[in-house]
This record gives sequence, C-alpha cells and structure tokens, in this order.
Amino acid sequence: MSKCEQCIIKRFNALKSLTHDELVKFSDHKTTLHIKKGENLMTEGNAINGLYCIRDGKGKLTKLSTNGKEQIIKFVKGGDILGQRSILSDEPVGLNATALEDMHVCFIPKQDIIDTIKDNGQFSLNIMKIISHQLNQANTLVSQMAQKPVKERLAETLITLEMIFGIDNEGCIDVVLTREEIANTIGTATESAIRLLSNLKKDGVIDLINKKILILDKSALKNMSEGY
Amino acid sequence: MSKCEQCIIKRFNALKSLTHDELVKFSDHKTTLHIKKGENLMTEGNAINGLYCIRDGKGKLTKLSTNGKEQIIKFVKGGDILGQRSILSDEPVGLNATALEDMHVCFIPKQDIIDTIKDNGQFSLNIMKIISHQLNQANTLVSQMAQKPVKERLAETLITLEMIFGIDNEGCIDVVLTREEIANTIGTATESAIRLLSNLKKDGVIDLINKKILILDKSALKNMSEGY
DNA sequence: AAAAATAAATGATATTTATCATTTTCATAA
DNA sequence: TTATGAAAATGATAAATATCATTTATTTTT
Repeated sequence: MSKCEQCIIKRFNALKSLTHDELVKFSDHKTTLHIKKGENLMTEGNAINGLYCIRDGKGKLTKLSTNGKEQIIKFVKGGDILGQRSILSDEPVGLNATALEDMHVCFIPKQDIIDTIKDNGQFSLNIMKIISHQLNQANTLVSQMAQKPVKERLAETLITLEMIFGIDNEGCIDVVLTREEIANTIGTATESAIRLLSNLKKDGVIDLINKKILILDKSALKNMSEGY
Repeated sequence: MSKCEQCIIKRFNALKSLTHDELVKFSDHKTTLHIKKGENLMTEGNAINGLYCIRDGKGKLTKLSTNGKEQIIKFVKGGDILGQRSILSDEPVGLNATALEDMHVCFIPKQDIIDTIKDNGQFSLNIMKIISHQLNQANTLVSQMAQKPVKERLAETLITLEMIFGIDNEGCIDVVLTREEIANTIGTATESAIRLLSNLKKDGVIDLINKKILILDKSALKNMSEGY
C-alpha cells in the first residue's frame, strides 16, 4: 500500500503541514477505500470516526430536504478532505458524500486527527482555514439560492463546475452529471434545468457533447449569472 | 470599564475556556463599543482586526447580492461572537453585521485571539466547534432555500426566530423586524411576505401585536415548514 | 440485436411568486 | 397638531417555475 509520506495529494490540502513523524503515523493507521460510482462515502446523520482524504475521483455532497428532494451542496475531487467538520464539532455528519465516478479515498482514524490538531498548531490552523473558507462559501450560496432566479443560478453553476473540475481535451467541463443532478445543484425541477440548458445551447452559449457540457461563451454566462 | 474576568456573557461562548491570565490580557486590551440601531458593526469586504463579543442587543448578518438585494443569513444576540471566521481564514469579512437595536459590544484585538488560539488548545477547539456548527447550519439553510417554497421558509423562520430571541412577557417573539427584513430572511418579495403573514394571522396561526409576532399554533407552523 | 429500463426533451397547463399601482396605517418631526 | 414620510396592506396583473403527460433518445440487460 502506498505511503502518506510519498503521496502527492497531500500537497494540496491541510495535510501538507504535517511533520514526517505525523505522516508516518497516519500512513501506518490509514486504510484505503475504493468507492464505486453511486456509492456513499459518508451518510447524513451517521457518526464518523475519521477523516477522508480523496486521492482521485469525483463526488457530490448532498442533503436530503424534508420533502425528500436531494440538494447538492458541494462537489469534491482529488485533494479534498471530508469529515473534518463533523470530527471537530463532534456532531453527526451533515451531508451525504456520493461518488460521481469511482474514487480512491484514504481514511485516517479520528484519534490521530485530534492528537495532531492538539500538537501541530499549523495543521490546526489549516483545518480552521478550510472550514472558515467553506463557511464563507456556504453563506454566499445561501444568498444566491435565495435571491437569484434559476437562470442566473444555472449560469453561475456552469462557471463553478468548470472551475472545480477543469476541462477535458475537447474543452468540455470534465465531469458527467445527469440533468437531475444539475437541477438538484441549482434547486429547480429537472424539466426546468433541461429547458434552460436547451436554450443556452440554442443561443450558442454552451454546447452539449455526449454527456458533457462545453462552455462556448463564458462572458455571456458570467453576465447572465449577474442578472444582465 | 467592566472587566472580562467578571463578565457573565463569556459563560455562553468560546471565551469560557480562557484562563484567568488570558482574560486579564483581553480585558486590558479590549475596547467597548456602543452600536446604535441601524449602524454597522462589520461591513462585507472590509478587513477585520479583532473579535467582537456581543454583550447585549440584537443584530442581523446580511449579504448584498449582485442584484442589490439584501439577504439576511443569520441573527445574533448577546453572547454571540463575530469575526472569528474572517480572522482565522485571513479573508475579508463576508457579511455585514447591523444592529437591530442598540448594542454593546466588546472588541478584542486580533493578535490576542491568534496568540490564544496557539496557546490554549481548548479555546482553539471551541472556536472550531462554533465555526463547524455554523457551517452545518449554513448547509442546511442552502438546502432549505433551494428546495422549500416561500410559505414553508416563512414558517421555518418564525420558529427559528422564537428559538433565537425567545418571547417577551406578552408571548411575542422578542425582536422587532420590518416586513422587508422578514422578506430578506426568507428570500422573497416584501409584498409576498406581507401576504403570507396576513394569511397566517387570518388562519389563527399567528397574531400581529404592535411590531411583534405572536405564535399561536406552533405545531401548525412546524407542519407547514415541512410541507404539510 | 432486440427488449426493457432509464434519461432527456418537449408541450400544455397549473401554481407560485414578483412586480406595479394604490390605499391605508403608523410614526416622527416641524 | 398637522404635515410628511415611511411602512404595511391590498388588488390587479405579469413573469417565473413546477407539474403532468407524452415523446424521443440513450443505456443497459437479456
């Protein structure tokens, strides 16, 4: 099994501030999971007993609302860590984490994380920074969901998806989502999302290639996301 | 000027884990502010150089969306602390904090907070817990805003307001909000909020006494907030 | 490769919500 | 105290969005 000390992924997240000894400890205690597309890594309401570090693959973080609809709160990919919020607040997991494609994930036991937070001030601060940043993002999202019409939210979401997942060699946003998942991201009915996407294609703003989306006119999308 | 060591407010927030020496240091360095109704304590986009601890009074945390509308993200009151997210992530303030009524607020310089986070593991953990909890709340709010219709969001909001601010001696929710502020909380037009409140009154679920709201049938509201 | 299942697309319509216009109520200061 | 302005309320209408029904396309299974 590969070792944390040599793992390239850690350069991109809070684990970069770990000492060599801490990395060795993590490496000794970690387990590696293979999550297949559609499977859950974490489930809303469950207790969690460690931190997940995504090596590769893509996932969605969702919340089930009381009316049974799924809301996608955030997308994740290699380098992201999951579970820190729940570990720190000692609350159950607040979101479902589901694989959008096969994922490799390392699991580090809770006690190692807690110990390291106490010992390593820089690590502690990095984790705080991540959560603080996520809180800011979530607040922004609340405002957007509450104030922006569906069309603007879709435009915003397409830009965000390209930023998160980048583009493939055809220029398409490098993630495959169903229309339903797009609808659940912007908080609208699937049919509404389909119609708006069709309109964007008709207007030459995007193209729909196989299961992926190609942004043709990003500045048009940007304007649209701001209500112009 | 009163001293942090003797302040009763600190029992209700992260400051309760401070040592006597730390409290004395905070007390020596703190300044006390009097924020009048309508005035801003923090402004979105500005840098912040300390932590605010609310002694008394009530406030709203808002965000201005690109179309110029105000979204209320959260309400605050005595015992709450403000600015921790910005201090930790070293980012500008993400929200405006505005007094809903006159407030007394203590300001503790950033460096004292940072030093204490490094020295006092329990304080550090408490701050993390607060932010983690807020992140969970914000994620829930995203889902509610995106998935629930306006009527359900209003019902939810009324219950939340009563939980946060409690009731006065007439049984009314103990905060005065304009219709516009209620609309900006649930993310709808002022007229829509007014109409829904009038309907709730007509149906005997709430009463509108002076500038305050009295919840008459909480279980009806609860059902309504869940779509029944 | 055909059949079955799932996802995407489209149309018709209903419902929700916003906007604009006007009136009424309430608070505040000249 | 009345004049002035703001907030609240109400009506009429328009726009946005959801729902339901149906068709077409795409995957998956047999």
